[in-house]
Amino acid sequence: MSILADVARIAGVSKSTASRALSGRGYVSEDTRRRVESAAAELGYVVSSTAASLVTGRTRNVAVVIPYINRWYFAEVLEGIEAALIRAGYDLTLYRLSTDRDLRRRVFDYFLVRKRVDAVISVTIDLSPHEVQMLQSLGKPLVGIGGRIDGIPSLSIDDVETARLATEHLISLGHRRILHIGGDQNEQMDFRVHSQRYTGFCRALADAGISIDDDFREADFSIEGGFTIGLAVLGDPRTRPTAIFAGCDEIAIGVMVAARQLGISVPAELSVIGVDGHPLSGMFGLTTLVQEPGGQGARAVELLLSQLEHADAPPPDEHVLLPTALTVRTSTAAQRPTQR
Amino acid sequence: MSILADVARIAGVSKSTASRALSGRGYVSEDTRRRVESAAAELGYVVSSTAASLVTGRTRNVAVVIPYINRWYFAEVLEGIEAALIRAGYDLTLYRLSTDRDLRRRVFDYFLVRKRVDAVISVTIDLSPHEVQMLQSLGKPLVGIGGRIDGIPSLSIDDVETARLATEHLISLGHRRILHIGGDQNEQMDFRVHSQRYTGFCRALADAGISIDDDFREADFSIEGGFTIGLAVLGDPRTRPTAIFAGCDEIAIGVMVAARQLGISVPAELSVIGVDGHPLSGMFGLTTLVQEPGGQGARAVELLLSQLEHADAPPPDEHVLLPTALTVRTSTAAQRPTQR
DNA sequence: TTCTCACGTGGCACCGGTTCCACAGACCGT
DNA sequence: ACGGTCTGTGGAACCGGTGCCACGTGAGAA
Repeated sequence: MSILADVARIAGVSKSTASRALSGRGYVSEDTRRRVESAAAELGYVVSSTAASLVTGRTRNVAVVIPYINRWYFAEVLEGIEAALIRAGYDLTLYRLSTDRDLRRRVFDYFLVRKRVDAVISVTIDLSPHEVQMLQSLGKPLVGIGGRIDGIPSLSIDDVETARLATEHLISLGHRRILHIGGDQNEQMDFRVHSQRYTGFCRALADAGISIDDDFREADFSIEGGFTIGLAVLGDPRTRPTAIFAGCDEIAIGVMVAARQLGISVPAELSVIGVDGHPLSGMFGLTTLVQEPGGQGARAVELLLSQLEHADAPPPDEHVLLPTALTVRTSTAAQRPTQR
Repeated sequence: MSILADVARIAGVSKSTASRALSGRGYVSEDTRRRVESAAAELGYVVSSTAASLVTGRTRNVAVVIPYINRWYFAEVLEGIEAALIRAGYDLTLYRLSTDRDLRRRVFDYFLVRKRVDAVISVTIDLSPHEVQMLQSLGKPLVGIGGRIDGIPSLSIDDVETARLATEHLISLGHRRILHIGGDQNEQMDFRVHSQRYTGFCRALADAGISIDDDFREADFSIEGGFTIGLAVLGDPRTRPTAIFAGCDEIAIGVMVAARQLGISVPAELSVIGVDGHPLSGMFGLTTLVQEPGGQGARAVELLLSQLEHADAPPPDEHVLLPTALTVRTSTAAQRPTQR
């Protein structure tokens, strides 16, 4: 375990010169730089980032707080963030925040605060003003993904608009009995994603003059969740909707599997549309509104790094709304003329 | 941003006493401790873990190197590790290693080495002796998950035995034309998981006196991978196997979806068995051998922490083999008497 | 009574870098 | 010939803790 002083001694220079040579800051002659570098290589020297952080106050480490790891959207975002950070020479410290309030407080009070990270990316976690304020007073840039947080830059798709587009697609195909299967409207962690998608759905119905009545069911955001609710909702042919707008592709796929199990053919008897662009959507022929969570992660890292580099500039309070693209496959079709 | 010296001053004690009071090491009177603690609370003081790490050499930070995030097994392992580390007061720094050799070298040479982490957990990454040696010479404990690494403690399911059990289940149901759909036998990253499962499969066939012939197909370890290969393999009824042992549940599910699409009924015309206990397996009625990746992650953390606490003890070179449980559902059934 | 020894506390060196400052020489313009 | 700027280098303070050591105490043992 060699230290900088060893390198300096071998190279025949002072610690300061060695430091300058290796970090590339300040004046060092080409000759000296080479001598220091070869000494470092010879000794297998690597800087102690701990020591460097202590004096510079920068750790080159970013915290990511995220509610799930084992769900497509979140895993994609995480992969995108990780790749972008590594490329920029940053480490990624991962905190999964469950619904456990205690754990959440501990992560904020104990972990995030200890000068271990330079910045924080919050994925789909609705930070309280107090939490935001705390991080900001510590001078830690903060970027949100998946929803708007007051006072900090964030990026997400336009949930209202996306939901409206999806619903309008169904309406334009002639559907009138449309059901929305979404998430818990009151979940505190997930921003207002669920309620915003419901809002967009309602807006499309209202614009088309379709009365809203018994048009929402709640499900877990997973294939199983969609399957379960699908079985419940599709059982009775008389009350069955002719189209379903699912809050995410996983739910949509679950519904399609349920439909198949009940002998309901998609899209002849039931149209299904989702949101996400999940890798399985192609296989199931699911019509969906595609977003790119990995790109969102990478984009968030960009925003963060630019804040870190211009620490003087005031934090931009912009909310970037990303587009989603309607990809029509075989799960949606024109409503058949009623046969009853 | 208050520092220890401030706290000490407010509390009217020396830095050393303040440090002892807050860290709980060494003698401090009950009265002093309270004074220091209230001073710290008043100032909103939190230790600089950077400074502490510099002098103690411990960072309370563990690196996890993992090849994928967006796959069930890996995400589960990661969640298990994360929860266990947080509980123990450790941070988790995440490195996703793709097949990119350059990136891998960078992570090892640049990131892991810089005294940023106390230990490393390697998930399903077959570390070279050189990499192991490097980490060990740095005094960093190392634990492997998902396969055996020479010289370090690791834990995984018994892949050979699990595959054999799965295959024997099919054989015991009367199947003779059994196909194994598994992963790339030469993939360097994934230990020898794929080849071991194939080995177990062959062993079961051999023990049953079934000749081995055209019995393996390669697929991506995902539902889409299983679906694609499923379509390819099940098309011709004359060459179609009567049973499939899939390398993981995702593949198995993909195969089942493909079968359904081809009008092949499971299990009447085709039995399918997987490995994992994926959450979707219940919904699809998939017979599988259940493992618990989250528990493996937690277990790995235990192993690691015990090494960190007894740094003097020689690293145990044990490989823990975890059991898998056969869960029979409705995707496997007795082979119908041949109708041709 | 004196010697131990468990407590309780402060002083200070130290972890391993970075960076400010001082200093020196080279080169330029005037 | 002289002041000014640009390069290149070394010395030393400093980041914010930890922990060793020395120096009290007062109580219990010899």
